[in-house]
Amino acid sequence: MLNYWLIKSEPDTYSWKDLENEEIGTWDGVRNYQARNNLRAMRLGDKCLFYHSVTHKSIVGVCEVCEEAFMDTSYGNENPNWYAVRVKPVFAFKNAVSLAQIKENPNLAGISLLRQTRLSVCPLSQTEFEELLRMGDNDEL
DNA sequence: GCCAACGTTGGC
DNA sequence: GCCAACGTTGGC
Repeated sequence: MLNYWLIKSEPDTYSWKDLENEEIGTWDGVRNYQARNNLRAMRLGDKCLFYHSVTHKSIVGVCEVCEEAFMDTSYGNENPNWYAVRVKPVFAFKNAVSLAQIKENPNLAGISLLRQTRLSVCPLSQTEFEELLRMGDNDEL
């Protein structure tokens, strides 16, 4: 059973373009237990929407989990508390979906992006995922 | 630049 | 175990 996620990054730090250039991106540096638990729940093939926070505030693409959680050594390898995953880009949104559009859409009233603004790795329902794809004028997966 | 919403730390 | 102080994230 496929699950859906939304992962945030400040584009000045790591952008969708950076992920496309790398082809496989390592999602590390998460230092929040709830976000970490979400990372650990990710399974191969799960789809993630890529959200540009702070300066852009828009969903810009879909990526896919290509390596499940492994120990995050980005702060040294002495701390077993933190995990990372790897993702690869699937496609860029035709039209980026802005935070304002998300707030305006009553079908997305319960989305965790709005309910827990500081959570950098959020779960999405399949309905929310599909609604966001539609808003970005994307073809079905 | 400011502020809301958390999360963490440390004193008691 | 409580709470004040502080730090971080992210929207406005």
